[in-house]
Amino acid sequence: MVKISDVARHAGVSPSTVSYVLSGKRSISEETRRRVQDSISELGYRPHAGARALASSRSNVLALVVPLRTGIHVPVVMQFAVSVVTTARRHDHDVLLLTQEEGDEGLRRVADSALVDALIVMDVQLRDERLPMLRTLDRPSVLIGFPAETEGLTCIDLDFRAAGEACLGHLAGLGHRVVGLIGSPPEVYERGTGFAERTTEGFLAAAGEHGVDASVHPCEATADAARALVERLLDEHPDLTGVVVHNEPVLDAVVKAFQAAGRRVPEDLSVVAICPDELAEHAELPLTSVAIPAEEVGRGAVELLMDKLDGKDVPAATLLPPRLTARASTAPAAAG
Amino acid sequence: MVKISDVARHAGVSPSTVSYVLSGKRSISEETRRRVQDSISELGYRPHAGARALASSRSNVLALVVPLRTGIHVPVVMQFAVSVVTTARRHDHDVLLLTQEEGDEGLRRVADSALVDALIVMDVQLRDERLPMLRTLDRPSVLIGFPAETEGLTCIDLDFRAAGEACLGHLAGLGHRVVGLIGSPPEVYERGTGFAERTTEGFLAAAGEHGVDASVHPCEATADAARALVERLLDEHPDLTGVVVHNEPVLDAVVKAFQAAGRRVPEDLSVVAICPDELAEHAELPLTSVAIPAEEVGRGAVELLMDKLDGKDVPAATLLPPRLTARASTAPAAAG
DNA sequence: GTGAAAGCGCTAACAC
DNA sequence: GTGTTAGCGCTTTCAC
Repeated sequence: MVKISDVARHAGVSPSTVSYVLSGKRSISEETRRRVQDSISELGYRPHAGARALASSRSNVLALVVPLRTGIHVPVVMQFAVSVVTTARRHDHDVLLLTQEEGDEGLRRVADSALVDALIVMDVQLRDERLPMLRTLDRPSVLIGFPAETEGLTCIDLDFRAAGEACLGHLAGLGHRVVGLIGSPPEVYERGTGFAERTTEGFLAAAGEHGVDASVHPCEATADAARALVERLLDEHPDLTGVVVHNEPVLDAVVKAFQAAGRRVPEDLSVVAICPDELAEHAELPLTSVAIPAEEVGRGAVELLMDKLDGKDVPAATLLPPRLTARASTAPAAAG
Repeated sequence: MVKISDVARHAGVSPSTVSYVLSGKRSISEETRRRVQDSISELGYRPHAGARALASSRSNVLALVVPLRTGIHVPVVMQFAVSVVTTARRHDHDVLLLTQEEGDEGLRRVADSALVDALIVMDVQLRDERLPMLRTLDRPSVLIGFPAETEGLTCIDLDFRAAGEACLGHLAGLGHRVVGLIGSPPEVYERGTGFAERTTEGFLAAAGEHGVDASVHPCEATADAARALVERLLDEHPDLTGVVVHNEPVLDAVVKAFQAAGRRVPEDLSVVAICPDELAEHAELPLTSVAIPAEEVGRGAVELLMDKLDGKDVPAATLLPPRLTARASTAPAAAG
């Protein structure tokens, strides 16, 4: 293994000079820098990560905790993860992958052992059991999602409340007066996942403002459940003309079920989805949707963390504004 | 930060004794062990990962390189990743997440800097550009998937050849004489992804043996492409009575398209899928399938790596036998 | 602008 | 069965 002293000898300088060339923490003459860099590439030198972490008390590694639960859309999790890794690399950091399963003890383990400098936690519940741990850890963290109490934390996510409002606003603007929200599976609500509740709040609040008749319906992530729910919905609300679907796996099934029930989309019934853009674009009938900006959230989380590691102040809450794209699944309500 | 010398002082022993209690690398009296362990938990001591890596030249971290390409089924990638992380943790290791994007240079970076002890590489191509790097690296690696030339490598995967054979064998056993394979998107074949070719080989070889008329058809991962392909298939092979589908995203669309074309499944047409069991089970019509054993492959990869790190010899190739589960999508061919 | 040297916290040889 | 101690390879003060 080639070490910093080998490089120093080869370049005819001291080890500290090599270190400073690498870190840029003090000025180096152009001539010296060049010689050192030539030696580095000639010898194929790579600083030993452990030695560096020990001496500098920085590992340049971030922890990313991914969820493993039912009711969350896996591809979105991967998008987050890839975005986090890519952004971290741009900041010269690596990413350690942890699963939810490790719990708060796992967070303490990687933080206290100095394996990681900072943590990103996905799929945060309203009263997440990991929050006390995150607050007492001496390392910065960023949550993707919002717990009930954000005191002392840094959170980032799509503004789901605004997303719910935007969906309802779009339908209301098209003249729809009776609409429904087909939401996440019941367990997502039961365990108090912020995004589901917040979407509902925004949806209902906007319905109140617009004088729209609105109802909310959790839905299991199966086609059967979707069909049953659509039937019930049409039964209970025969004059329904619009729905918002916040449940990726059943998007297709919902549209199909309405069609099977004799409702043309969008002529008789408008559908707005809250889902990743690719899903909405590539649906059989391209869907009007509010995007889940996984890439931006992941990138934003890393950038907040980098700022915190640099000792900068960052906002406690970062809410990304919803972006609604009108596609083929919504149309003005038939004159009634 | 509490360090090993703090624990030693607190327990009235030397630092090395604490170290040996932790590593179990020499025998310790019961009495001493207890005192040390009490001190550890009382003080909340965690060994510093960097210091440990520096002194022992073991980081206890594995690299996992995940694919980012089109034509691969994202949930399966997540299953691999979770299985790798879970198994690694059982062996007291953590997992560093790398993306394909980093290329072979990324592999060298984490290996040469001693950030990781070993590497797992997913989605290996037949002539993968990272192979030369992996061969020269001084750290062990395991590939998920098989390149054309496995000399000097350790590989593990489902035995796709046997899977192709099993699917055809199942259909042939039911009396089907004209069958098709609906495969991965064309780009998967073009870039020489081993699993797609191997499935095809097994499928065709078994067809030869059973005297079955078989054809192979790559298919884009969209419902439209699936519909078009099914129409063409029925046009060119009007007496087709069985298909194997090795393309997760279009499973549903394929079944629907056959039904739309007036073929009842399984009465007129049998369908065998190669896909994760959950997908086959939860399809609208539960599908006879050969499982993609993501969990076993991930676990196996980590265990091979642990053996290699322990200096044990491991088989160069590990092929997991296919497991076919008959469900509602296959039936005997109508007497013809 | 550069060098010398003191650690960073741990492991493992060596000694008893 | 336990203690002493010399590194592991780097960063960073202190000195010039």
